Amino acid sequence: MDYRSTLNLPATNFPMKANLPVREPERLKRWQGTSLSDRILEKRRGAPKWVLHDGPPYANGDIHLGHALNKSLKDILVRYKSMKGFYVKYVPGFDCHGLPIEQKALESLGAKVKEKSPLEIRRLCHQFATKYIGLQSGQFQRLGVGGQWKTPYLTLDPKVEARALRLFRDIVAGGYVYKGFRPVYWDPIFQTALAEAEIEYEEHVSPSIYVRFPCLDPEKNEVLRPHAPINFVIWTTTPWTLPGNLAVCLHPDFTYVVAEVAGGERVVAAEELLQSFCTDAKLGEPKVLAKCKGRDLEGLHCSHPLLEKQSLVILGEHVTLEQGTGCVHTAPGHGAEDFDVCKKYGIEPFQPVDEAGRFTELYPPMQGVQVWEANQTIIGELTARGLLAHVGKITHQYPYSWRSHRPIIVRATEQWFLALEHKGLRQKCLEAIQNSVQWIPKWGEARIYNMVAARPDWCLSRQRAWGMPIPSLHSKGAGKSILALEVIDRFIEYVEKEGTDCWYRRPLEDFLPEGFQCPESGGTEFEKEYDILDVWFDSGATHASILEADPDLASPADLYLEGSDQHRGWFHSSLLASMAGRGRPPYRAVLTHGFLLDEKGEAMSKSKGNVISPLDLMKHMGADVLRLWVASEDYRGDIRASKEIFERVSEAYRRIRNTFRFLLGNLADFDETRAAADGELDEIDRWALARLDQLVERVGQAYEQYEFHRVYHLTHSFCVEMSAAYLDVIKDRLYCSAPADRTRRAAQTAMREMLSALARLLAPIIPFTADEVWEAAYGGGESVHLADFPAPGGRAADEAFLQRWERFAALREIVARKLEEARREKKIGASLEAAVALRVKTPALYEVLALDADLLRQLFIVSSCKVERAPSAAGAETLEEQVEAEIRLADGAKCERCWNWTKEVGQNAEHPALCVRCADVVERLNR
RNA sequence: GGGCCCAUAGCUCAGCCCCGGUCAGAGCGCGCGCCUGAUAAGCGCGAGGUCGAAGGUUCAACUCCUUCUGGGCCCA
Repeated sequence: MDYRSTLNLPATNFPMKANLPVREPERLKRWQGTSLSDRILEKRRGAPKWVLHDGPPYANGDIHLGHALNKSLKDILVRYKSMKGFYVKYVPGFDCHGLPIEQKALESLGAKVKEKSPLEIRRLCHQFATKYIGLQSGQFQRLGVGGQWKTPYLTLDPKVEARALRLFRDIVAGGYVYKGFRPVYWDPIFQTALAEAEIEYEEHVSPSIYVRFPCLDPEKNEVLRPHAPINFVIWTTTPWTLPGNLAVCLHPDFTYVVAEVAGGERVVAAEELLQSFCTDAKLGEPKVLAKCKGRDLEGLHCSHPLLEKQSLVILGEHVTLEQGTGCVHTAPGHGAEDFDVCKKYGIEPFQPVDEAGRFTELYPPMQGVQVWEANQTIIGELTARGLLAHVGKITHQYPYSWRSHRPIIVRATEQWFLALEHKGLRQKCLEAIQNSVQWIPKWGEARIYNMVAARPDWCLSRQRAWGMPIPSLHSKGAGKSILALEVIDRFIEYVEKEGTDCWYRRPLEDFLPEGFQCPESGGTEFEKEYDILDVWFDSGATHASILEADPDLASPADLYLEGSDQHRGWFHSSLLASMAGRGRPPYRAVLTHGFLLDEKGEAMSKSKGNVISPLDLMKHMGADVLRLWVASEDYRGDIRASKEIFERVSEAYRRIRNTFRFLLGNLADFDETRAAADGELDEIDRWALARLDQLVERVGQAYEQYEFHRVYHLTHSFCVEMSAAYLDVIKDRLYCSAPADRTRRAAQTAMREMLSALARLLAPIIPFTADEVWEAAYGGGESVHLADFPAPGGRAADEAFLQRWERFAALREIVARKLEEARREKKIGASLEAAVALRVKTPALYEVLALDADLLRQLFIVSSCKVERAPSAAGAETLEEQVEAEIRLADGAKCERCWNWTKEVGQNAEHPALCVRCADVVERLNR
């Protein structure tokens, strides 16, 4: 007779094969259709707010794996905090203005660019941004990221622009904004100033030249006088900046020497660099004639190498002994440090290069020539004048524009700046960094602190079309730019209604209050200026434009969460804007993650061809596997991604999924009304629940500490442990008992708790699968994402109980090894064919174990287990030394139903192939 | 070149930080085997690490210090 049908085998529709690429989008549609995100919010209305402010990604293409990582981490937290009972409204944002989009728009225009007005270009940019916002929004939602996707925040939204501009107005009102002539990074292709964040360094071959600066007045200096004539020698890799030279800078504390080199020439150079410089410049073996400190040479004059000017010998702490001669060519129009040091000497910058990188009439010999092309000519000119000591080539890192991918130049221009020293802003920022913000990991503090401490004033203006105009006016009377609060206010009024296009569209008069006069000259003739704000201001202002504007949000936010590059980027700009405009930081805590690396630990880049697309991953493995990977990695350091890693994560996913499936299958005929009371649970059920309680406790802590990789390892290991130790052991009860048998219901009760807790513990990480499980377990009612996060404590066990079970686990290993031995000797196959004898060599231990013989039999999944006394072994300490396991073939016969071996088989005449228990169950089923 | 960070089995992580001292642990993968009532599953056993390298402190270092190497982010 076939007794299989009398068994309670698992039954579930929950498929083993996840088929996530197909099933996730279906579930997503249902979530969207039923406004799940809104319902989650509704459920927590009135609860304490928890605000995670989304750093807006730049909307200019498909999302990449870094986006997926960042948004997954945010979503995990948002879901976790919601389940913990907080009111968490997640408003995703998009950064819409800026050069990358403008560039794309211009590319599409081709040669017609020149015919287009700023308004037309802006309209195109708007279209591009809108297109990519839609694209990215869909991709993020596909990832399972919940939130206000119907109403994301856009930095191009007129309301958002108006609020950002109001913050700008407050900063202007605070007196922080000034117009200055300063060297800035300049992209000659796009003809705009660049922020530090818009620069990347690339390998670049530059000329490496040594140039003589003949000293004009050596007789004024005691050290030089006896050795005249003397040349200061400078080293530079940018010959084109030589027309802008106004000084030669020495370090006050370095030792400089007068040395005689090849041809009897006498030069000045830093002592430490003399040898290397003479070797490099092929000047032979130098002979030192005199020595002095840099400060002794201050104030001497050299002749300018190219113009009828003089170059002053000055001192600066920034001079180093790394390369060159220790005498630094200084062109205040072409370098920030040069500018600063010259300022101390009252030297005004000389800047003969126009916005396209061509020389102007200020350097007539090369007017109209591109600086890069000018290099060679200048070298020729120097040679002709006998000033070139040596020319070579050098390959080094040189700043490139992140958009034009061409080398940039540094040129002094008129720009709007945010003054870091005004009202002690820098100091206030530094104090806020140390005292008011929690940095996670903690080293982020030192990182951003050093950056803020060292950064120059923030260059706020750009000469572009796609951004928020700075409503400054050129006052004809004063002959300069003015930024008037009244004008800004008027501008904002229009922006609110019409967007920032109004600056281009409306006549100047619209922005001028009645009787407006230039505060400097009293004049009334103005022209609009068309610089725009650095996009970093747009995003740096979102604490005001977004958080302050929505009563469901708040500023400061509880958390900003971005990659560690944002210490220089968004965290930085947000901090400065908020400190200047509001006097407080925009966030309470800042969490950073590392960067993606490939399997070799190298950065991912298109050029290396090692990029992995999140869209491909979702298409082939599903969002949950991708998210499980995110959770599995300790994101505080670098994050690895490779084929093998995703294969490993997929394995883990399958293990978790199968555990859910097994639980569901065995709970098919169970509901809460059939749950066993605590007193009815077997000891092993209580053990399993105690382990579950531990898991809940530890996972909760891990979430609280943002250590999602611990959540992953903890839950995955729990599934593994339970599969092997608990779920395997209780199969006999589950399958073979009568369906309503109390011990079976007890096991199901434990499994139900396990299922419920596990699904909720994992819901933030694998939202699709957890929800699928929840639906399979409880029907199509509430989503798991509306449930509360499990709380520990309900089934906590005392130490003695846990220790008792640790010993059982150790015994299980001992027995398992012996069973394996018996298997190898072909004595047994399945463990139920075995009978175990535990020979215990310690009387005390024997007394304890003897009482648990039947429990051990179950744990070992064998047909019988005897605990016997053995001659005591001296000095036996480990369990292994105290207990010896013997394996024999079990007595009796195999029950055809439960496969246990017992002498009872055959006692029931009706069911001669069954053991007593099974015969009994079958008879009752038949009744 | 500067600031900050990372470096433990093939892979992902524990342990290390603020208290140095059991044969450095887990899971996955891998090898071998069992089961065929979780079956494109489940169970068991096993093999994998001179804890990036070199010095130093110490009776004793994966754990503390220094230097170096490789890698990352941000700058120059």
